[in-house]
Amino acid sequence: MDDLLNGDPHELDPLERQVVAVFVDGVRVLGLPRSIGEIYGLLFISQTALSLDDLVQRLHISKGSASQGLRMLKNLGAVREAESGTERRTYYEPAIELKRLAGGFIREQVRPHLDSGKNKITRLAETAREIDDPDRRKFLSERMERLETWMRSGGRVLPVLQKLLGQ
Amino acid sequence: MDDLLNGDPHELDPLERQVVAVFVDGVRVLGLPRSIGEIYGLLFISQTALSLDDLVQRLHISKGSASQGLRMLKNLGAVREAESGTERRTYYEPAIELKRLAGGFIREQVRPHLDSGKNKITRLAETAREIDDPDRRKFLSERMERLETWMRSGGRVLPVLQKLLGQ
DNA sequence: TCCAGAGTTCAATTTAGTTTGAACAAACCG
DNA sequence: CGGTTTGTTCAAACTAAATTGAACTCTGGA
Repeated sequence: MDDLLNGDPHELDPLERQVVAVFVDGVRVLGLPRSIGEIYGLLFISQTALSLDDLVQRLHISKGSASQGLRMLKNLGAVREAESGTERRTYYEPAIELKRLAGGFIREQVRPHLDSGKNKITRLAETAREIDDPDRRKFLSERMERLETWMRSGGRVLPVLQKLLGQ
Repeated sequence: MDDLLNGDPHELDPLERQVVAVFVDGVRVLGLPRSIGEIYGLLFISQTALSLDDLVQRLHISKGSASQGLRMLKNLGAVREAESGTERRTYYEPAIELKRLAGGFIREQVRPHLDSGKNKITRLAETAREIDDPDRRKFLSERMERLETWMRSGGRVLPVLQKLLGQ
């Protein structure tokens, strides 16, 4: 207890805990690990940039988790390194523009799956066209056509999404 | 081996296996369990409606999985019960309109989270307004305002999404 | 060159979430 | 009724994924 006035800075206060919990929930919906939500959430309500060690101590997570979590968040464009004057240690700040967050998520988590899905389906459609039984071939080709339409819709929707979230 | 001509109907042929795999991948992106993808995938490439027992035998999953999976798919509006004349057993067909699938997913999996998030954040914003330190209060209120803006954006985007996918 | 601090890596562990299967309920029929 | 078939439930087992922490690399002084 070296700071009785402000409380132990290593513990989250109730408001901080609740905000972090909201982000933990949020990222679970997106299929990202809980630590990502904790880290981003704490950065989001911190007035100053935080170091990896700050995150480890305040969230009670391991250095490994913090390191991996920060890497993913950087890849998503959700955190960036703050300008730290002469310090060797790097400090992190959250990106808080929804456009940027959505864009990173779409680029890193959605597009790759969409693209690989498109490829697989294109190949399946070719296979379907070579089936002997005409009845079965017709049916499967229709279904594959349907899948291709879905993928095209998906591809068209993403840019619109980004545009709508971008303000 | 009671059907040498068409192969054992209990085993998926290679094309079927690949299509099922595509759906298994697809639902994982959406954060749904693998069995959901298997079941929907098999229904999607089946020319006839299938019973729970068909799914159990062809996918080698348990009755429990098939039952739970079908329930979730029904809730999502992704499968419906086929008109089965006099039969007691019920047969299932996939819904293949993207509008319906996306609508069900949004209604069941997205909206509830969005709404509960909105509520939590509204309450947090109130708490933030009662903070003593003016500097901290201002900062947190801004951040909460930002969160509320995100939620509003999310709420506005969903109907657009549905509209775009609805044809 | 050696040391100390910062950050990364990855095998082992833990946890969260899915699947199983046995027991149960419900519907139909002789 | 009793028996058979169909489908549901849920605690226990299992699996996939996240987290840990010890060993490592890298960098910047002294």
